Amino acid sequence: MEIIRRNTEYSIRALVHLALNPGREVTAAEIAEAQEIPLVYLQKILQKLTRGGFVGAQRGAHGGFYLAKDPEDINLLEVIELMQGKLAINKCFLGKDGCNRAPKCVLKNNWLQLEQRIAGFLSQITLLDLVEQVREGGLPGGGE
Amino acid sequence: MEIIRRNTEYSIRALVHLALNPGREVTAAEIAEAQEIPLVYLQKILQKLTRGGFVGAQRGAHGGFYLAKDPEDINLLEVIELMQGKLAINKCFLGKDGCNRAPKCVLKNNWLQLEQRIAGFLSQITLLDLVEQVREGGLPGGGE
DNA sequence: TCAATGTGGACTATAATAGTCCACATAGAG
DNA sequence: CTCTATGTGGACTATTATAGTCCACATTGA
Repeated sequence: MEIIRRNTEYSIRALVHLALNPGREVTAAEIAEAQEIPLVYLQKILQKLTRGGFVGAQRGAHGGFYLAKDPEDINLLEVIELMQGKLAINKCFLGKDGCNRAPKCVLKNNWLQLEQRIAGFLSQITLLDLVEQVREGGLPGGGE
Repeated sequence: MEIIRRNTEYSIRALVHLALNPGREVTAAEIAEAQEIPLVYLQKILQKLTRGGFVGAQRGAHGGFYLAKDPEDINLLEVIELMQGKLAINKCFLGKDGCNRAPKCVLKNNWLQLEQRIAGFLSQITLLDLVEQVREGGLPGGGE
């Protein structure tokens, strides 16, 4: 059972890398190398982050990516939800399956509480927090 | 993004059904009908619950399944982990991929905290709690 | 105009989940 | 002892999600 996909992990690493390199345009190739992410896959991820408004992109020679928001204004929940869809404990909460049991389902309330706790936790962690943790000695960062 | 699989949802419904019908052997067919679960799939699930020690099984005519533990001794975390494997925020925690970044990974600590919160929450909800919620008016229960 | 870069969409590969099938083992009823 | 109702086990298929690739194209700076 896995909650965070590789996809998302890559995104966060990419964002941290950008946050650590402010004021310039960083190429996908640079991020890919530093963060050990397959380049072509990373390009897709960066496209998604761009459309999601987290990063800006500049085409052409000397182009690249840069953070489009301040690190303290990006939290893990929104990145995760951009990359892998809305947080949901199970299908019931995605409105799929049209679960006819929902109206009286006792599990629903329990799942809802869990969902709120997870969302609460994730939304309190910002990119700035991660960057500070990196500066205190951690990776991703990557090859820094 | 989904945390609880259908698999697990079915298991919990089956366990609740058994808890609501103590003192007798309940056939897979009965559970399948009451809980709206494909019979042959449910059989697989019941086998897993049996091997996991949550239910007992009796073969032959008039055979069926019954809870092997008291409802207050079964919590959601153990059922979930039986059905879909150990709770893990991501692959790092499954020891897969041999993530060479792990030693300094700043995400790891954040994921670990989240994991502990989720596990703490789920392990506090017992089958007895669910049964009481059902008696107060919810489903699954199913056709009850 | 060329080279370095991002964009978009289609495509493939791999893995996980969901679900099915069938031969077999066991236990109770007659 | 045999028939029938039941659970068991394993192999199998189907469906979906994730991961990853490829290529033609757009843009920008030199």
